[in-house]
Amino acid sequence: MKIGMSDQLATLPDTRTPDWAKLLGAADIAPSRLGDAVIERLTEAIIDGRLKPGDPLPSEGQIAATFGISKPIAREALRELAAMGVIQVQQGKVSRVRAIDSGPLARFYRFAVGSTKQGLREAVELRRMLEPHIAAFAAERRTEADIAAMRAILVRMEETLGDVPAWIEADLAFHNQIAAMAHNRLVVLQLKGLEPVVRIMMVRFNAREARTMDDWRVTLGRHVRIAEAIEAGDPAAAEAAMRSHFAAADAAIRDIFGPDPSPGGTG
Amino acid sequence: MKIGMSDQLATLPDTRTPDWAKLLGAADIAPSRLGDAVIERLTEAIIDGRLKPGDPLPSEGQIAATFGISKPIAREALRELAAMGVIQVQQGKVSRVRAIDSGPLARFYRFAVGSTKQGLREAVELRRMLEPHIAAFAAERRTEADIAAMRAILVRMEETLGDVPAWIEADLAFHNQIAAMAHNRLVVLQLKGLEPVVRIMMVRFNAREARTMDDWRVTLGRHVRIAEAIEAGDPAAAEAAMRSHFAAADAAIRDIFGPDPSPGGTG
DNA sequence: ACCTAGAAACTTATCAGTTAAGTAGAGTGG
DNA sequence: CCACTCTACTTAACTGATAAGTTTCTAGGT
Repeated sequence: MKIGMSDQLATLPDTRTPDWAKLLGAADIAPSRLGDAVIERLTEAIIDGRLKPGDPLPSEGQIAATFGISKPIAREALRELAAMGVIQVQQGKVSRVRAIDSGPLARFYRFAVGSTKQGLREAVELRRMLEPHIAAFAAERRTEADIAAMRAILVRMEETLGDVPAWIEADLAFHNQIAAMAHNRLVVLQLKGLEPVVRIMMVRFNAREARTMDDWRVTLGRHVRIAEAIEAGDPAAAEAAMRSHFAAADAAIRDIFGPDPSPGGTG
Repeated sequence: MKIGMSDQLATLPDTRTPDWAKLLGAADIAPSRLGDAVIERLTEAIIDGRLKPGDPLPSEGQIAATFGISKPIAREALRELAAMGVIQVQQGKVSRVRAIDSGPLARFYRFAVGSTKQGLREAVELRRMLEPHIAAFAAERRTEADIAAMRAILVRMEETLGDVPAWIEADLAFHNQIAAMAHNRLVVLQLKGLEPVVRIMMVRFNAREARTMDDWRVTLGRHVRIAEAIEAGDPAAAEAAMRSHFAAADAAIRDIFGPDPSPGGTG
């Protein structure tokens, strides 16, 4: 890799090739594959709205022809887009643009969390950061239909008191409903993406010991208080109720995951 | 609706094939492609830690041989995993497991937000929900090194007062640093994933009008107050400071995105 | 005239074999 | 001991073919 005109330059390590990777902000990009052009074009068309969910895409053959590449490469590009959750491809039918859902997000969290207690604890903490604010927005923006749906879920929770698996599903539905009441699609997706990870935690949490019927009623009561504050349209109260809901479960959660990280520790 | 066994049944639309898709919880799964087995196996190996970041994967040929599939299919599976951000594949080298970063998250938000004001508003709102709590955790867990890094960024912000592009980068770095101080990897990834979308907003926000040097100093002052609360280890103060930081920018943001959604409106 | 069964056309899924290009390590010569 | 070349291995891409699922249209029967 000597570029100089004196032989000494050749022996210098790499002072002259500092850190191109960082300088160019491109650490690990492959030197441009042909399929990337397809991905990029379709991506921007979808993002800026020229292609809407449900719209059909050209077939593999057509894409291959228009981009001047072979069918397998065009196919690869489509499958990559499918892996991102952006399009839907099915045998026999042309691929179609797909409305974004929480699938990619859920997969991301699954990988990010892994199967470590550490990861689970962080995911639960992230949810704890979000939900009080979500409750506050829900209290501001809820509609009559929202309130009715929330009440129905509360009834369902009461009916499943003591039935751990059914309770977990009703509980998750309750929190998802509150997210929906904030009328922010991104928030709904966010909470739905966290759901699989949260479900793992809930299974552990609710399986830790035998709980009396009174314990269950106390838990239900905390949810009722959240619902009441939202129904009353009181953001501050809703936020506070959600906060104390999580605080109450805190001791048990620490039981499962261990203490909070020490400042200088593993994070 | 008649459900009898008379010949009229044949004319009924599809009462007898209710909603298999929903019943089976599988709305749109393709009838199992060969490559899916590869994806699933590698996925679980990575999630449960048998494969760690940096570990090499078998080559296309080896995968094809062990799974009894052809090379192009094995290749497709690897590229799909790469599209999920789970592995890194480069010409000439074997694929390797990759530590998860904010890339997939950023891409998700880009698609979810699209190019609508509505989406941008929702993303900004999501960030607003997160950051006060992040600041509170940062105040609890910050280390000396964290504080030093935060101070350095504050100095950088002061130096770039009035220089919009440089200010934006310093501002983003400040908030990212606070996220890092919460010592929760998921939170860091979360904020980094939102960054591209937030940057778009900031460009619009900071370009709206000519601001006096005093305006700039007021903005910087709000950041200083956040930093001071975190440095003092006061979670409540940090959260409050972050809240008022966002509240101050609220009017201008509403200027850009329009008013908050009406409860029954477009959400 | 209408409805239905079946063929035809089009789509994706998968295979095999081949060529090109990039990477890394072994070997060789200075 | 260092630097260079050569080789073996990897991914990138193409070609051409077969299988299997969807849709559409037509031909036939009622």
